[in-house]
Amino acid sequence: MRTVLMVAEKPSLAQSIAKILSKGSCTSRKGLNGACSVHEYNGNFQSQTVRFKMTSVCGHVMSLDFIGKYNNWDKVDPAELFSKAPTEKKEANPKLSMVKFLQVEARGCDYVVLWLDCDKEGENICFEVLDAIQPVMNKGIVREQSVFRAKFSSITDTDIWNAMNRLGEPNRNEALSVDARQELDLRIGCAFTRFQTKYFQGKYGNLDSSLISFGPCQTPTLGFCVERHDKIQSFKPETYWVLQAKVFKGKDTPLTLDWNRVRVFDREVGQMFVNLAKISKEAKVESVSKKEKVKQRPQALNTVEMLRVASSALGMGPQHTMQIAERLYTQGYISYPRTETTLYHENFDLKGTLKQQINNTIWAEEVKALLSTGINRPRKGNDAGDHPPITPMRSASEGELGYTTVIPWQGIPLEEALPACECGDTFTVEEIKLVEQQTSPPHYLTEAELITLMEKHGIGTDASIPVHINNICQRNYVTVENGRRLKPTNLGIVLVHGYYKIDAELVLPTIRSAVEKQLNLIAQGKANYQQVLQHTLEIFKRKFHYFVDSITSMDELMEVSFSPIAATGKPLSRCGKCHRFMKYIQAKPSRLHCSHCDETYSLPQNGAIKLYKELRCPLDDFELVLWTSGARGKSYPLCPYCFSHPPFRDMKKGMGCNECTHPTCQHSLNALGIGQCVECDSGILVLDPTSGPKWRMACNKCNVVVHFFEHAHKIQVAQESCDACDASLVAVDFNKTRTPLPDSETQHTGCVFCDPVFQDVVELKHATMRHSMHRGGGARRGGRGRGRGRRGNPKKPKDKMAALAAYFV
DNA sequence: GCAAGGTC
Repeated sequence: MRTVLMVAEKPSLAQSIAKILSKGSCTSRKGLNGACSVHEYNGNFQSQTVRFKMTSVCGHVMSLDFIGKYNNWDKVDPAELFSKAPTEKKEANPKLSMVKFLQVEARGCDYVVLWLDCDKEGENICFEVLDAIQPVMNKGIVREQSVFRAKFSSITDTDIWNAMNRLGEPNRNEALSVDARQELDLRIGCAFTRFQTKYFQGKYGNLDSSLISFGPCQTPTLGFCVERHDKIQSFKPETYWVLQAKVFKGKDTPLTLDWNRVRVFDREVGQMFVNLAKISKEAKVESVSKKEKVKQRPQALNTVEMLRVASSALGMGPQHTMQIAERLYTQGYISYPRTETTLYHENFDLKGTLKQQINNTIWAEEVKALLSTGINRPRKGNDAGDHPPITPMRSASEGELGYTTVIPWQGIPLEEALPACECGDTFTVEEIKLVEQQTSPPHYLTEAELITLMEKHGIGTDASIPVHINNICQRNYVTVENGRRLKPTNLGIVLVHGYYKIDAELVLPTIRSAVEKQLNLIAQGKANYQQVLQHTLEIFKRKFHYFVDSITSMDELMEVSFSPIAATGKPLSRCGKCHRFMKYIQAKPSRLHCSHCDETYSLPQNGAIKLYKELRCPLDDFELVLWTSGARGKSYPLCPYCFSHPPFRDMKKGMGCNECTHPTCQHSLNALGIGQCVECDSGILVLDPTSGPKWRMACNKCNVVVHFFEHAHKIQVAQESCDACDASLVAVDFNKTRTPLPDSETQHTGCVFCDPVFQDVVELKHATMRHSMHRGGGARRGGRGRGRGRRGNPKKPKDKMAALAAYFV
């Protein structure tokens, strides 16, 4: 029997489609990656009985990146990213081993039916799937079609069966348009981001963003926020006057009347009206009209609307909202939360959905009332053909979800109760006056307004809108204020104003739609993929060069808001080249700057830096600094120069002295390393020479910290190693009065792990210990208890002279 | 370290 492999875009869809096509008779199992399931059943295909295997991917299988060496920011000129740098497709999520999973399932299959989402991304994923599986599928009869594409517009029985009965072929052009988009986004985004970041980070010390990113979606998103900021800034309040009249009838409370002219901007004119009105002592009702306020029935809920409502009514950010929605979905409270559809299918069981809520503690009464009076269907929306609108699936109590507050739906506010009055009624005028007021500026953009703007201009998709908003927050371009209003920071404002000065297209919302127009030509087969790609890249390459040449225009704005790097920070340690003090810049990314040499040296992030006893690196004469993770945490010295310029072949960027393989320096791994880490495979426990009297050694790779020899006044790592476990011996020196050693000895040299004298006085412990290291007497496991291939492990050479020879190459 | 697009 022949086998048909069918692939959907996500596991949930594979399941629903399989259920429909197998009429509920399929068997299901988990795939090897744990994320995707395979649903199998027998059925009819191309006039034969076949085995169907329905499975899915998880979105894109592959993602685009530059080949490795072009990811080095120091060695690659960003301009090369426009054409010279080759790109490659990498597995989008290596943890899912999607390619392997697809191949295992496709091996021996005769046909494939692609059930990916019916949009351009889905079409692109079709070919990612084909690239993975075609090599392992059965070679079919020549000229017989083996690749099919199912086109469906909703997940209903009719639609899915229609799609199955009218299979077509995947659309190469649509897929290519996505390939082009990916390459454009990558090359343009990375080139601008790297250039801006390096340029401004090298000049200003207090930018407070470690990454100054640029992108065709995030930058216009920021642009919207700054546009509103500019409106607020340029707003000039105007004074206006309002006529206010208070009238009353009998003993009723006085009523304030609105002026049908609303306001005047001229005081004289206003005063004239007051004078005119003051002539009358009575106010007569001339006509009575009643207005009914109507709010449109809502449409069925899609993702973007959910994000808007969550932001404005619940005060939740889009990213957070999606996380919560995801959880509610997997727990069965709501239907699939990512959908563009705002229309319930004709035969959608609204009543059934409502009945699920009949015992809900909060809205049971409303539900019952609705069920007895009948439901008005939601206002007609749009069927995007992806998933049904977001729908509650079962009732939940407050306790189940743990939420604390429910914000009541924004209803129409009750109108002020007006006293009943009829035409001809008269009121006595109590007071008429002219009130001075001022026009007020608009507010900062709310998140909900921003989402609307993005949707309107086609910036991002329902799934990526939260990511873009999150990006501009994380990059410190905007902050979220009360009421989820987005206020641009100085950095955000300067960037946008800078783009406006140099090339406004870089920040206008049209940047995305203009490119998409070109991409659509590829999708429609009206333009050649390579030509469009090269043409668009060429345009942006020119924009990039112009931007680089004009960067001083943006710099002029930066200067106003930020301080030059040389004027930032405080003197800390001496430069090894000029021997003048370098300044420590604490703002992220923290670094050292030598204004005389005009060089910046990066430092470890997250932690504190201080001078280390004015000791110097023997290699480059830079003064060492001491990095500390915090009080009682890990600390080690590092050389600011070596940290960015690894001195030895086996060292990488970002290493401190505790990883330095210098053969003789007293601060190096060679001098202070004791033995292999008790937790990780690659780390060495290194003595922290600054930790006394609560002595510690810390792993130079992971977070393990081991406390030992409390109150010893001196600890030294000896040249010799332990015969049993190969760890370096440690010489400990105690004070006469406080020594815990037998026979009041003050000194002892031995192995921390094996020496019997130390066994009784040393208690090894560390924060994240999994195995007990307490030396409760008894022999150590096989003498080399920590042994994980310790012997023969060259990480800490026994023979230091041999190591020396190895390092001087 | 970078984009934006899928989805878990």
